[in-house]
Amino acid sequence: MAGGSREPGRTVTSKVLAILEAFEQSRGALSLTDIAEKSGLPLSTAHRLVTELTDWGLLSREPNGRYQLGIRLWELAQNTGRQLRDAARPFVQDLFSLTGETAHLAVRAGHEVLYIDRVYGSRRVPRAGRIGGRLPMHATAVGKVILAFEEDWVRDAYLNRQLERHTAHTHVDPKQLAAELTRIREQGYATTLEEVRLGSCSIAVPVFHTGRIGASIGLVLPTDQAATMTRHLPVLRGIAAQIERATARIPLETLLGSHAALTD
Amino acid sequence: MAGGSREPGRTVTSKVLAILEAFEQSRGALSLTDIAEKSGLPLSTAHRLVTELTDWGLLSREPNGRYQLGIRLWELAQNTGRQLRDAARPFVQDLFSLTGETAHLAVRAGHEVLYIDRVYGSRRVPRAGRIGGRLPMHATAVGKVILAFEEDWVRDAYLNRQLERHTAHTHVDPKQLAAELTRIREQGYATTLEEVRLGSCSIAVPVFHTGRIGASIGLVLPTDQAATMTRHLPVLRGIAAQIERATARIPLETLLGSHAALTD
DNA sequence: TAACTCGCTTCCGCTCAGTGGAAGAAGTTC
DNA sequence: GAACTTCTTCCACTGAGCGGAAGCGAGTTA
Repeated sequence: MAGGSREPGRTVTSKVLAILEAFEQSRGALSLTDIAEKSGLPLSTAHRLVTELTDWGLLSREPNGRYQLGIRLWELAQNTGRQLRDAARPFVQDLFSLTGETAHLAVRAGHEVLYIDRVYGSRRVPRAGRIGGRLPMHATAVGKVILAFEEDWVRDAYLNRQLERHTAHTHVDPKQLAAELTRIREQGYATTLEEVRLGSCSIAVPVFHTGRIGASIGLVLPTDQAATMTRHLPVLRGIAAQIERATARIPLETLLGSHAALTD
Repeated sequence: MAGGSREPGRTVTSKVLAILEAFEQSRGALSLTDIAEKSGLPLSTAHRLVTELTDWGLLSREPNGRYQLGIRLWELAQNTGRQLRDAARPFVQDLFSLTGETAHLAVRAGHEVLYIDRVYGSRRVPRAGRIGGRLPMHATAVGKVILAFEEDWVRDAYLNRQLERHTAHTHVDPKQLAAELTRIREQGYATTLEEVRLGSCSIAVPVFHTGRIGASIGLVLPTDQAATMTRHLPVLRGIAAQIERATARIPLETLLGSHAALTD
């Protein structure tokens, strides 16, 4: 990020992280020069660190000389917040089997929804949040549900921010959104209609833990099903209840690591 | 790892990695002291690094003061070798739907099989390799398939190693194993019977890419189905073919990052 | 209530790991 | 074969990292 010039006070750790983050900005493999540029490091510094990371397996080098994130990194990360994902996986699975629609499990990370799991079939895949991806809370059904049932101060803080518009249908007026959230809380589910991208709509219900909102599960469907998508509510609610039961024993904090770290 | 005393020449990066690796050894959250111990770092050094990692979100801190791997790490790692996993996911999914049995997708990482994906139902879950987990190649069906179709030097190198025994049924005699691998190559699939743990058996077929073995898909079943598990072969082969078709365009190297880094 | 214990946090002066500009190598294009 | 671009190596300087030791604070014992 910061310019290439020497910037004292920058820790090695931050440089390493900057290198790993460089791979978030663009898909696919990066050349050393790309990495140096994106991470704001001098070429030779980038070279040294990249070489070491490659030795450790956190990066891997393709035959053509470009770098990619290595499997070792992925392996390490599998120990992260396995609890919720592992416990919920079969149920998200069932949700897909029962509805035939792309199913999502998401939690809040800061002021965005983070997709923890996603199950979809080989037929049609309405392009939507990928695992590990983030989307704004106000444009997705899972996000709205989480926001609606979050503690007041979280919701208030969110509504005070500038609400990003994704399509012409995204609800970006704070007042209207607040009213919508109230309605969601009353009816127990949220929907969207082409608010992230044209052609798809979604519906989601909350997953509670010790009385608090912990996560949300939802479906993404092609727009032409928007009128009838509430027919999936019974299944959604049933699956949510099952996940709640399956995770009841696990302390909330350990469910996904405390995402407090990302709450800024 | 290394003793707590000063060990010059140790890079910061290696210390950071040691900290992250500490979480592989034991499930759940770790105290600062635990981390220092497991990573072989002086307490104050561990403290400084852990604090910084927490700031970056790579670690998260629970209310009780213990540390866990943070979601940020998981997010970063989602960019890893997405190609194969993303492309194959719906098919592994189908494999489970069609058979009703726990389905796995695995690749070789060094001299072990690395489980890339796993789909299973909410009913019975025969305890088997978890996503991101590794198992020896000679004790699993997916591993044997990979080994059988790998290049000669890989297979030879593997057979020269000490073959770890997991149960009384694990095949650990190099000669017999070599013969078994030949048979597997001829028949096009591998099976195991209680070779990793009692009570489960497995069957797997290869997934090729540009004529080379790229991955393997398999099923894990309870032992009582061992006699009839070959009935799943047509489905396994069909799904393998679909995955091959779906990944044909992606260069082999980018499929999973080149795992060359882990080939030692 | 004072004296321990245990785990975490902070301090601070020393020093070597990290630094990055520059020069060299290797490969690519015109 | 000269002018690129991209990667790799070198090396002398220096401040980030280091870690022993002292300080804290919450329990626990006596």
